[in-house]
Amino acid sequence: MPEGPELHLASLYVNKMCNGVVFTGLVKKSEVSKSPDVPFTCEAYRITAISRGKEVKLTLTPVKSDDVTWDSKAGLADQPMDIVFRFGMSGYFRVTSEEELPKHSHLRFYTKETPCRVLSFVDTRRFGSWEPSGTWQPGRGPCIMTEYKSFRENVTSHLSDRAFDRPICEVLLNQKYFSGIGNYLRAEILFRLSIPPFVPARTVLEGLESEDFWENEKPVKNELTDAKASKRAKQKKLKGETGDLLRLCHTVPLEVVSLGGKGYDPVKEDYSGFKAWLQCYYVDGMKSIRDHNGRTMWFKGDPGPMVPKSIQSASTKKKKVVKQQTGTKTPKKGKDVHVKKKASKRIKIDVNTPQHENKSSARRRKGSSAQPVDAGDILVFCQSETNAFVWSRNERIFNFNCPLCSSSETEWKIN
DNA sequence: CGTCCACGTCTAC
DNA sequence: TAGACCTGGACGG
Repeated sequence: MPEGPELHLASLYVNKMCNGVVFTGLVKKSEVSKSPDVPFTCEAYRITAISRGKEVKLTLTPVKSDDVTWDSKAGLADQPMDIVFRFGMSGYFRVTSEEELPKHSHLRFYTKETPCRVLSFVDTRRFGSWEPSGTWQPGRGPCIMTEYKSFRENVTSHLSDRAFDRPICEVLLNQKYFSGIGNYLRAEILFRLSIPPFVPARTVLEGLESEDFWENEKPVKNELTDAKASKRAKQKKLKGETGDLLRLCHTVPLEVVSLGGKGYDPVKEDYSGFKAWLQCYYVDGMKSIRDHNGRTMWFKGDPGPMVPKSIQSASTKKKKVVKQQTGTKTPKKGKDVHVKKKASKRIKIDVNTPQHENKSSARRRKGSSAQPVDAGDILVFCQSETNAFVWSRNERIFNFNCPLCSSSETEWKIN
């Protein structure tokens, strides 16, 4: 599941499934989990979710009881509790019947229905975690998707930080500045702009302004000054209308959200839409190298000057670092987890074709048939704060405020 | 069967 | 900056 878009999709899923549902009793943890118990027991409570970067916060809110005093004496919750989740490599939420609990369901919330249903936090590898009465983890920066403006300012105002001495591909995984970016997103984002992954981050970022000139294509209230307008025109000319690196850190993840489904999840059927969306990560013909932390960086073309030299490196295992410097790379064997069995045939074709041509067009075709989050759901941007959410048509779409900045419906734009 | 790989942190030398 | 923390799918022998 787990980069920013998957966490955001998870929060949308919880809100959709739990809308109007009353939960009851204990919050149950699996035997094997090492995360803390959740000391929350309540006769009747509701669950809502919100995401920020690579965290999801569930809020358990007791439904008004007739006798609050009795409740608290009985050890039942009368106040809301937040639980903050991190998903590790494999976390997600799922609602099922009690009989169909997913394998590796590690935290469970029971509805008050008969028969009851269960909201599970499922996490195969158990790298995920939760914190009862938790807060957003300090040190993680503003969310690339839901707090774009402050994300952008946080980066542009801290470029002197030594963190930016590193190659851009490694800095993109630093959650202090790029809260929500993960391994596939860094590849996709740098690929779109043809930025070599191992270029010093500061070099890439220092030209960028705290203000985003791509925002508000047709500014309504704030007229651009002449100077700004010409700067913007110049930049757009350079980057071909797509926006700069920081803007793509916002818009590329939002593309994944708008694809719907579950995002990155090779096991599920709805993975095909996501796979078709990928242009670089794990794509046949692309190159890959282990970065200084042992994470596989997928890219095309020049790796850049800060490419790890020490052939060995990083990872737990001592594997070769440079897998293919010679152009079109065929993802190795076990590597091609995603393509499943047709891999070998496809590899041959791709290697011998001017690659990108075919791939991306094939991709786009498939991508266009990607599922929406839910039929009728709409990706909505808040113009005043540049927040973005997917909103369900079933939820009074034309009558709401931005959860983060409270701008009214008139300031929203439907994408 | 064994090896390698995976969407991410953490923490101990 | 190595490991540690985990499970399981793909692939090679």
